[in-house]
Amino acid sequence: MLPMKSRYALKALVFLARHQADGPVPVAGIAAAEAIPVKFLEAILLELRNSGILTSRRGPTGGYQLRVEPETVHLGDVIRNLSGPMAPLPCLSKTAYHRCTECVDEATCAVRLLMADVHAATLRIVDGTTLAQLVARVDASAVGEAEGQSERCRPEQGPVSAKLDFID
Amino acid sequence: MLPMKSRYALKALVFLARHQADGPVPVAGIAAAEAIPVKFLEAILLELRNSGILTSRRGPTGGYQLRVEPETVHLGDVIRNLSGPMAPLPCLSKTAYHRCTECVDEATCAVRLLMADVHAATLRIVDGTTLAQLVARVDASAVGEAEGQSERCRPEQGPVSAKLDFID
DNA sequence: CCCAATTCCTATCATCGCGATAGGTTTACT
DNA sequence: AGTAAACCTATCGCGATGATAGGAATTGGG
Ligand code: FES
Ligand code: FES
Repeated sequence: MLPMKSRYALKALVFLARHQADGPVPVAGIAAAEAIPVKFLEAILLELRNSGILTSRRGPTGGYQLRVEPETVHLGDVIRNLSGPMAPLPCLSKTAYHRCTECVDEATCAVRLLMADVHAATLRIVDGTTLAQLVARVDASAVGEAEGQSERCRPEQGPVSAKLDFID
Repeated sequence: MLPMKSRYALKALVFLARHQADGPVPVAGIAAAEAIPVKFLEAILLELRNSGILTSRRGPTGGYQLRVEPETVHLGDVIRNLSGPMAPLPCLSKTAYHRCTECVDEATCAVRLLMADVHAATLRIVDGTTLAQLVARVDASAVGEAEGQSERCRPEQGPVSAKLDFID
């Protein structure tokens, strides 16, 4: 499960990307628009600021603002900064690596072999998607919805096994 | 993080696939070989038996055994049976779906849009891999290791971005 | 210059899932 | 009978998570 911290952060960033022109946006505004607990969001945005993605200004007319262009914000970095590495196994994390005590040989570990692929696939998506791309996809899906077309229903590039597409 | 329950289960299944010819294998044997807490593994194998992929026999010369062929065991089902759905969001699970209270519109939710891809990629791997394939890969990687060759280092099918391959 | 709005900081809390253990009951082979 | 194993139920410690409380520091508007 993706932690709430990361979920809220992504929502807030999408919101801020949309309101880039409006100058600084106060936390309360974002929290109200996205139904996020104010004090919780406060802490999240603070972390995002300390990690360099956001700028803040205090006092009246203050608030948060994107520091960099949405095209340069990789969503994987957002999740990592807030919720730590997303490796499904300790032995698969670069920054927080530590040996799996239960495994005799890391090189021939079946679990590791399987999850390495999962992890790589996940990273290819979250690190390969920028905030700008995400905003664009939301817009596209909103349009597609109005036209009765989902952007995920592409007949080409079929699933590995027909019955395995989107099980759970 | 993949729960211990699932990690142990996968290890035990690989072990059982390897010892298919030996007849029933007692829990203590598997636990010793794979360094798994005996009582914990006991509960795990019991669940796997109740889900239909293992057979058990009691008394002396008893133990656990694969009920079906390793080619028909989809690893995703193993993980699901033991640790529940692996959807990264409540709204992405088929069997345990429930609406995200924090999200106004599911169709235009950025978080959902992003994680849907992650989830699909994960499912394509774990449900597209069978126990037999996993055992084969372990063997292949063991050979590759002896030859100084890792099976994951394929120059073709390059990563989306060069610096994004295997970050964390 | 004072007030209010806002970020910023620290501490604390309740809950829950997870990994694991304990202690037994039942089955079945020799 | 005796023993080895599966089977069952209950419980426990622990840490992470999501959230709240209460205030301190900063800054613009009147
Ligand atoms: S799971 Fe990390 S080495 Fe086996
Ligand atoms: S995260 Fe599920 S609808 Fe937004």
